[in-house]
Amino acid sequence: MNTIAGAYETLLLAFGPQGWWPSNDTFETAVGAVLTQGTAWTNAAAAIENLRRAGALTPEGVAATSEARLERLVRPAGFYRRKSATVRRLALLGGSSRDGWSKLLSLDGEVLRSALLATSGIGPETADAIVLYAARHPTFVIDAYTRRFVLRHSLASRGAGYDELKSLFESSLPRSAELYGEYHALLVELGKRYCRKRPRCEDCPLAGALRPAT
DNA sequence: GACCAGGCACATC
DNA sequence: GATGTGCATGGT
Repeated sequence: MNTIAGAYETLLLAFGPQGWWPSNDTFETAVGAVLTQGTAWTNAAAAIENLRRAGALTPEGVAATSEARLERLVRPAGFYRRKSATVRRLALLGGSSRDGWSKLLSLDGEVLRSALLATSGIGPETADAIVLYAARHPTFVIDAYTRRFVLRHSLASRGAGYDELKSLFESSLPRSAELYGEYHALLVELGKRYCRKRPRCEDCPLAGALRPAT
């Protein structure tokens, strides 16, 4: 078993299944991916609840909501001017209709990813989160925690970019959306618990299982 | 009051 | 192409 796959087994055993993503609604999941950018999930969840209560958690609902109102609903998630505009672009991407949105999500994974990346406000991490957790295509999400994990354990060079890290995980694991989704969530949990500014490597479940942090 | 949170776009060098 | 900065709220 390779190191990446081994770390997954260890983390799953230590933390248990994380159960991301919380919603079965694909549009809600995509909106959540945007709203949680650079923000704690609790803040994003508050904004999502605002949108739900306002009937603005569907492509049609977003289209029917004024700019000022959308900004106000999104505010708890921070960066509210940008994020409200991005949520509207997301709705527009599927023609602001439920059917259009479904068609968008049924596209080939790579095609969908490109369409998302061409949307202002959606970068590689958010695009991959939507492709993985909403469309359920196997694409690995690289975030700050993942990068920290890889560097701490010398699994890639410091200069490795997003795509390089993504390939590292995808080439080390069976191609499975469920596995990728669970692994990403586990790495976030690992980061939250042990890899913050003052790391607690001695208590980390990966201590001993991997090369020690440097 | 500082620091961080499930990033991205844009400017500058 | 690498690095820095603004965007903004809410919890610890």
